[in-house]
Amino acid sequence: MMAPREHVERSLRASQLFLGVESDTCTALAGHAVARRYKRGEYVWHEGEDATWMAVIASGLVKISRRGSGAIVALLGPHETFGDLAIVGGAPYSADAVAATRNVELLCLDAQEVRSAIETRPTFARAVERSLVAHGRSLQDKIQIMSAGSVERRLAALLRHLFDRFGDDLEDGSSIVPVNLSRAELASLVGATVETTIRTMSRWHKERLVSTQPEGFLLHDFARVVELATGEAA
Amino acid sequence: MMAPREHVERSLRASQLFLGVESDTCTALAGHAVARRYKRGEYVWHEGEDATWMAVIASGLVKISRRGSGAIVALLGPHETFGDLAIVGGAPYSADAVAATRNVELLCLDAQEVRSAIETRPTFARAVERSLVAHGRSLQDKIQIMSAGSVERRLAALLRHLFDRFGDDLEDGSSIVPVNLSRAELASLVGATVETTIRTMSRWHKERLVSTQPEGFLLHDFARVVELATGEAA
DNA sequence: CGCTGAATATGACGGAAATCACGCGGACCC
DNA sequence: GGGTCCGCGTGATTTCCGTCATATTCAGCG
Repeated sequence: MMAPREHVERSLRASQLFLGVESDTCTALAGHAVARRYKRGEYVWHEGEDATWMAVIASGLVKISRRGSGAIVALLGPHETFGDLAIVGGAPYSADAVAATRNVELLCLDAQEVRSAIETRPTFARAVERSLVAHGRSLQDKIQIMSAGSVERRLAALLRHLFDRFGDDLEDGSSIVPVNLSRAELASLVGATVETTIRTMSRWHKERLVSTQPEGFLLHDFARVVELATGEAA
Repeated sequence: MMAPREHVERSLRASQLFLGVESDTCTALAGHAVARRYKRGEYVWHEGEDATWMAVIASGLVKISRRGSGAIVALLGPHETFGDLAIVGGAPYSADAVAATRNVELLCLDAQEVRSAIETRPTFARAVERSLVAHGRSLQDKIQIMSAGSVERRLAALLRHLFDRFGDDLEDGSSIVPVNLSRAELASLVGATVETTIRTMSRWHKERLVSTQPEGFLLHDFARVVELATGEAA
């Protein structure tokens, strides 16, 4: 078993955020970082709370959702960060953050530490900027998905997107998206009801297009999914 | 008539971006800034082009839309910035930018200038970070709107949002949103067809809820709009 | 073991919204 | 002036999808 402190620092260095940040800055921030673990469904924080820290995902998935509409704003995976928006903006958290997989491990960075590191360590400031840009892009993607048209298209666009981010190709030509999302979560991600989502998924299941595995979604014909997402002929 | 250079610098200093940036930094960047004018419908740039500059809006509105779906990602007004995402991210523009009012005046900042200013001028770097955060928030708002439920709700949520950003109260208790958007643009903003948007708007017109003026939308009963947006009882 | 609750399915039904079609007025341009 | 084009408004029709209701399965638990 690795010493906890060493583990934290290794994970931090592997993250998007610390990519390209010089070594001593990493060490400095890692020195004050704390690792926390969450079980599926546990809240990391609630919308509206004061932003006292931000997080880097060491393992697992975290969903960011808005209280009012219940819409899932984003789904984040290992090496990604969240909470930076609130910290840099100096405002309360703008959305709930909830653990979306069985086990989630977060590396927590204190808000004040981060803010002062931004001031004193230029490469870290650049890194935070990159991370903000990444969030902007992912939100644009989300809007793209929700504007895709029918529920079928939106769901196909979502699977395509999830594959691009988390997916992997298998030997037999099919693709795996190792993300265990409930139908309700899928529904919320595409802005549809649970029932319609279930119907579409089970139709696709019968058509041997996708199947739901305990470890995620299996796309037997990814090209077809892309066709459905972009609205090509049947 | 003010000298052009002086005009540019004054406008820049008034923008969100340069809020809190020390005077000499403003002057330095203003020195290389260029003002450009666009007529409604003209493209500022196209998605996919290399990001060679960013813009601060001096007057008018600009809509940011994605090529694929045609969805309007954001609508920006005076003192706001765009293109910073592409420049900081070092990637091509991620969406089209189009003039959305009769006359739009932009102050153009060269990408290299901005990048080097970020490196050398900490307060400017902070300013860019704030601007990125602002974009993130506005994208979240947009997602919120699109997740609001029925077309009626989404439209009401949109009007509410536009009022919060650009609107003003009048003496007689009604509210004005000085934004001249076509029905087609409204439709694209809420992710609906032009026809249903028209139907909803004209029904509201008959109910004396909103009226479309040459200079924008007039909300005769803003409280009702908020009710419709949040789904209160009729 | 049966009980319970949650997630997943499926059917029936009605209403919402997309689609297709058309009329109307104003701007713009030969 | 008479064109055309474009933005707006409507009606009719079909399709989609949200709502309500009812299994079924399975995990957790006394």
